Amino acid sequence: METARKHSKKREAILGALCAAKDHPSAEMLYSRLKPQYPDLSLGTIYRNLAVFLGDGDIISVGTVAGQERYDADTSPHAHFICRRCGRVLDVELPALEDMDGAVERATGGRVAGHSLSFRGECAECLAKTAT
Amino acid sequence: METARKHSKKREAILGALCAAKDHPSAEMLYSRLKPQYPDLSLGTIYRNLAVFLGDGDIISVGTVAGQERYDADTSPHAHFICRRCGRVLDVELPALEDMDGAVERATGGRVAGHSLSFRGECAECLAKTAT
DNA sequence: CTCTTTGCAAAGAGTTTGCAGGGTG
DNA sequence: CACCCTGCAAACTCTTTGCAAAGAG
Repeated sequence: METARKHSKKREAILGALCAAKDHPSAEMLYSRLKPQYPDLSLGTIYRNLAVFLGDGDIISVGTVAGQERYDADTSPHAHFICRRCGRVLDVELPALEDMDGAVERATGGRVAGHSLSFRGECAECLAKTAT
Repeated sequence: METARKHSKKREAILGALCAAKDHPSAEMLYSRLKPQYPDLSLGTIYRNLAVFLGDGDIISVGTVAGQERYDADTSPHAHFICRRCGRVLDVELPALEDMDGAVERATGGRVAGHSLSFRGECAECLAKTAT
């Protein structure tokens, strides 16, 4: 069997922090965010629990940004905007993403479990900083 | 200044191999593919040149698959299908991707340089292997 | 001849894993 | 009380970097 998951405060805290966060944090971001409240928290625990969540489909990976994997507790189909200047990851509402999985299944003959759509560029704030 | 690029056989070979490849290879895949023909080729050179190509927009990154970054010399907007079982990366033709960048720019107020759309799942071949 | 490119190997960064002890049901 | 979960630290993997030698224009 996989995981006969027991309850755990740390795990709860990690998932909670991920749900509360809107910035699609990385493992280390979660770590430094939880460390004050759980001084004996270990990075390994973060990684281990993230792997569990991923396996159970409770969270998704947004992809690797600047070498660090970023996670999202919102598993509904939605796109992301990744600012290549500040590394911020924003949610993007975009319709017409619903039927794509089915369309791709028909086109490839495979089975689609999900998709990830991300846009790269500079966010509004970073643009403002550069504007003349 | 950036790169006052000179000509280089190795570089030409790397880009050539990437253009010829249809499997969106990683740095190491390119390395083992070119090594026979260029016995004194070094992995560092692969990485260095990939970084140059990326910077110049000659290639794009498909994302990180199983811990390794994968590259594509086809910079036109198109989607990818990543098989989570065999790690294969396939091209997916999908219309209606053209105008998305503009739509996202209007929605976020940022500037979009490009996007990446990838589907995860099992490819047809892997499904066939499992089929009863 | 000058400046770019490369090989090699060491350094870095992020992530994973083993083990002994603590927590949960 | 049995099994899961955690801290700690070492191990791993992929990628980056420094330096001296080789290559291109």
